[in-house]
Amino acid sequence: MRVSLKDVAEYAGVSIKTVSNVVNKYPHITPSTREKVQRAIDTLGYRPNLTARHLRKGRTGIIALAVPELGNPYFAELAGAVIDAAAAHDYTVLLDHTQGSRERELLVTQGFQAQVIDGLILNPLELETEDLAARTDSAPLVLIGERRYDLPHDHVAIDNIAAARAAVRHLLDLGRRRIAFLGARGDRPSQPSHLRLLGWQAELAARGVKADDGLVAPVDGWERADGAAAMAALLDAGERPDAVFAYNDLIAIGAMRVMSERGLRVPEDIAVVGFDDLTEGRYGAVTLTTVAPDKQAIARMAVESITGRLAGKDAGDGAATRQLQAGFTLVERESTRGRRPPG
Amino acid sequence: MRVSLKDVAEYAGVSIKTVSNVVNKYPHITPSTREKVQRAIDTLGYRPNLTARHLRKGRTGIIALAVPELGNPYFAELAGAVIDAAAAHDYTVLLDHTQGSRERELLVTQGFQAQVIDGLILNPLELETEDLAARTDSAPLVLIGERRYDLPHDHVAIDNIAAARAAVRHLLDLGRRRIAFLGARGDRPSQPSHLRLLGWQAELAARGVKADDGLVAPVDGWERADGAAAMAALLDAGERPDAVFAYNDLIAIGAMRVMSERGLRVPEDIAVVGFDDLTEGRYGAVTLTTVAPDKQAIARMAVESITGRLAGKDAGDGAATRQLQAGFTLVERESTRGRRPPG
DNA sequence: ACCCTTGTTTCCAACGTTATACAAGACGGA
DNA sequence: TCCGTCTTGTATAACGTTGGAAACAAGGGT
Repeated sequence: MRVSLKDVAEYAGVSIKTVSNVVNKYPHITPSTREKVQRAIDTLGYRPNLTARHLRKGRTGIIALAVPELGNPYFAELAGAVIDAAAAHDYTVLLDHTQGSRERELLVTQGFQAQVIDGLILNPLELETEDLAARTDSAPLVLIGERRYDLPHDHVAIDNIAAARAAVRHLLDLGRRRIAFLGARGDRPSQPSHLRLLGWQAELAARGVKADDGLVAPVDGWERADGAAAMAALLDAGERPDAVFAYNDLIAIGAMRVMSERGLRVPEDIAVVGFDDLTEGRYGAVTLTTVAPDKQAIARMAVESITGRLAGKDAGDGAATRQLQAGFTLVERESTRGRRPPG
Repeated sequence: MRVSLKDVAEYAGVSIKTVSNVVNKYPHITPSTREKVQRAIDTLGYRPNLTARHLRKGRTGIIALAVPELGNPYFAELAGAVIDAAAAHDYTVLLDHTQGSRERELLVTQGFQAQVIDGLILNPLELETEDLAARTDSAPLVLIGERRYDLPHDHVAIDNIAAARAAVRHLLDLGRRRIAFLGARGDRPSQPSHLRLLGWQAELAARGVKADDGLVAPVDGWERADGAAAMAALLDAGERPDAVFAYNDLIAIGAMRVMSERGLRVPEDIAVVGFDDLTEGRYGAVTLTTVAPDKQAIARMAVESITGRLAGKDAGDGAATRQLQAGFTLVERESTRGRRPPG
């Protein structure tokens, strides 16, 4: 049977509250009492019941993280970073994945494990503004990822337009001019909702290169298979780009597989830049040039947004919502630079 | 402010317990009362407070899952499967990673978020039998992964020896004879603790092929970089295997990168078999032949071991501990079969 | 000798829920 | 009519914790 404060109190011959005070490091306790209680705690092996504590205090010490898909290494790596960042604040992470379905995203925002979590970090894909506006749960919510909503919730992301421009600039600097964009939304390929697509357009425009609509390839999802399908479709349509900027590394990797199958060399025939800096991209036959978002910073900012709001709640401080920006770097590898000869 | 049973009770003009009865679908309630209460619940937007419920019932509905590293896609994919399996039983998953450190594994078993979790699924790497034996927390624990402990906890795994033998058999059937094993434990490379290494030995012995110690390459970890280092060390030592069986896909991928850098062709010069069936292995320049453990089955069995023990606890049923075995298949791809010519 | 302060401990109530015991009414059989 | 049984609802007491107020002791100033 579980040992409670009551058991310890009886054993030590003091009141329950005194034991509680010792456990919570209340300052005004005589050393002798403290020692007596501590000994009782140790002998009985007392461990506080967090459920009861949380019922009393109204906090659980648990943050939920909802990402689209753990099978995508970017989200897996991000989840790892969030777990570490949360641990630094004595929080534990409850994880869920939405599989990119609007319905599941909605479910999560509406009150996933209501009452059990102190806050929610969500990376939405399909969610619409009105879905979020209808949210009733009062736990702090922080959004991460590319999509932006005009709503009173903190948002953590990198500057996607600047990052995309840096990627495209790199390709332009290498002399490439027919730069395809792989990963437009399938349902509205021409009217972009992507910041990354906007960045592609902006950089091309700034350099006076025509943005050819035929070089924008839509995808049905964000996996390797979708990248492969998009690349195949592009080539089948007779397009012959000399570079590809992919929405993310998985799409780039799928695309590179198709190039390899069709005898196209990377980077000689087609240079490739991805996005996310997956470890996977460092070990292919051709290593992948990519935009590397600072995942640790994203995780840290998201966690601290939650903890900050929780602290602010106590203080009655209705802090304004913020757009938090994490850094990124462009990592140049073989898919744009070529491989150095062996030896 | 949060609405509680009390508020609903006042609004509906009944007692708190009656509302509770309605919420919990207690059968003996007159339709009129039920409807009245239900209307009150709907108008006030009542949502049960799980913390309080769990304090009362002694169950939280949360299962913890501790894996070594989320950055390893195998564990990420497995975590996804566990989340789904748990959801099927109305459980939520709290996730932690141990980073393969014995200390963190110990911490997790000792009482990670004590009292908040109903059960723990742990994939140990470094933990020793005595660590687990010293565990005091009473929540059910189920172990997954290759390592076996002689302890009263359920264990879920595939038949690693049989799986390894199937992989080696495949290579032997292709006519390979100098089959390296990549991924022995660095601290004791010759005295194997690996079931997979045992399987390699067993199959070679069964076919009368000498198991050359020089072909067993130790690793410091289980990542791509470790596979690359091990392969480089093997080649630098002057060994020239005609096939490689890697402890897992990441090691295989790291090794293949080194082969590619040194101008060795896969599978013509060296055939490669991995283990885990990561999606990543399907999209390299050379797709990877691999042993595919049934992750869904592993996740399901682990979750059901926990839920079963929780149910048994109520019944006072001290069920015997079990060794649960999930299935596997050998997936043949280009790294052993070669690529079909384009077109 | 008395009051006030300061430090230490105890008592009580509450967090929101469910289990247990019980009360009130309805119903059927003798 | 009376009693036992069944149905439906209520009152009360937990679950283990903490916050606040009250109680108690000891010491210092008047």
